[in-house]
Amino acid sequence: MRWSEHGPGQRRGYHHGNLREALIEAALDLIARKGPAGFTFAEAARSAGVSSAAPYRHFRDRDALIADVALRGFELFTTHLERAWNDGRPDAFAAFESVGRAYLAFAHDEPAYYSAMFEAGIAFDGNPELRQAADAAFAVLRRAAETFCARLPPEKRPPALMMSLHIWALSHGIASLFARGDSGRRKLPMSPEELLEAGVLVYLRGLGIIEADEHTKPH
Amino acid sequence: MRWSEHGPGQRRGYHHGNLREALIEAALDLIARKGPAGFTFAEAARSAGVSSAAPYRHFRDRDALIADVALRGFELFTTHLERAWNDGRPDAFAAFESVGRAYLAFAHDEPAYYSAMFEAGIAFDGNPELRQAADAAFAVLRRAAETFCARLPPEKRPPALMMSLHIWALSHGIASLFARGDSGRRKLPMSPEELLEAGVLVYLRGLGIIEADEHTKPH
DNA sequence: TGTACATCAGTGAACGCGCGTTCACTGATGTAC
DNA sequence: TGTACATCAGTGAACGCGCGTTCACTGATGTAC
Repeated sequence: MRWSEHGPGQRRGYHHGNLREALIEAALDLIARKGPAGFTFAEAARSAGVSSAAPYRHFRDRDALIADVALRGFELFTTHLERAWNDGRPDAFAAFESVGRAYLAFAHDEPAYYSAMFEAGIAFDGNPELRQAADAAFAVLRRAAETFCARLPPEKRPPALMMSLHIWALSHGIASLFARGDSGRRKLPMSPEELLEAGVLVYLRGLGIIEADEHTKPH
Repeated sequence: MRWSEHGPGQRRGYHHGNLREALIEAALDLIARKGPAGFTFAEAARSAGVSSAAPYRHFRDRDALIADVALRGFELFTTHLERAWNDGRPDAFAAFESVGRAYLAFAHDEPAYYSAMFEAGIAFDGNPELRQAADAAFAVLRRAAETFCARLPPEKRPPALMMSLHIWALSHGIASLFARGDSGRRKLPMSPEELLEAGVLVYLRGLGIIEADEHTKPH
């Protein structure tokens, strides 16, 4: 707050004033450009305009910084998914599709966060805060699935947990294979968003939650 | 062939006799234990019992070795998927499910290959052989999808390419999130195989390829 | 069958590099009186 | 309002390390005659 008028890289005298934030921004930039393995404590310090020993005032070590980036990523992810879900408004179906789009948009627009969260290989063990943040993101999907399943009569109601795992896996698969920023991209006859939307549509129809004729023309 | 009686690590005099293979095995071992980023040319040489300059006789550089591992991975993957598909026998549905299981089994049993193929960040550009090998693996899925779609009357037949992309993404998503060897594993109420099978079932029902009552009890 | 020679597949020493981490230090900041 | 002092957040030099890569070299292997 105190230093919010300073952009990253700016300095004012001996003290940086904003180093923790600057390091995180540098990490995001490096991860986006070179992947999680290409991120370096030394280079993050350099790009913050600070000596290579300075980061140790703010992070125990390199992994602690990555874990912090992942934590923020999960929190941001949760926020985006929540906003897209919007408590199931205007109707559960539209809100559900909106969550799917938000998932892909996040993977696409924030590849560095996504990388840190899912590909940096940070262990959840011994970092309960991180695990909790990841669980919170998944909980949004799960709540949406529960709302959906409630539409069906109890005797043919599928387990909401299973359904949310399916949607999550499909979204993650499409994001990893086709929707990543820059690298790893493959040619597709349709956009990742359309692919996910079509897939979810077929899936929901298979559950009997929507009718065969319902929503056949995705926007 | 000549040296097939020698296990890895064994030497017979000045010449290793089997170095190329030994390096690839070492790479697989290192990738499995530390991820693609943890793999080192120097350590591969060391574990093959050879000087650090020796690998350059067989691979242009570190990336060339990883690319070779990925290439072999795709070839092996294709073989496994082909075998599981078995030309659609005994029937298309059973064969299709078998392909799904083979996908997960590969990701689980050969995490090093899977890593090198999908997570090492090797570019397909400038390596047409690798791209071709990857395409061949996908082609198995695509052919299976086409067989399936042929069941439906032409006017309500979904695009086979889209269908295969969905199945691929779902399989890859489940493999990445839940079925990886060791790391990144999360607790699940069912096995990854069951999760995939259930998901594919719902999906196919949504396409109208199988009836609502058909195959409700997966083996 | 033996020999001379070309080629192949290693050695080992050396290089420059960047990284992670530590250390004693010092300038800047905040606060008690 | 000043001042003394504790604490905070940096510096910069140094370390050991392992990596990728190169080089001139040499032992082993294959082959032509």
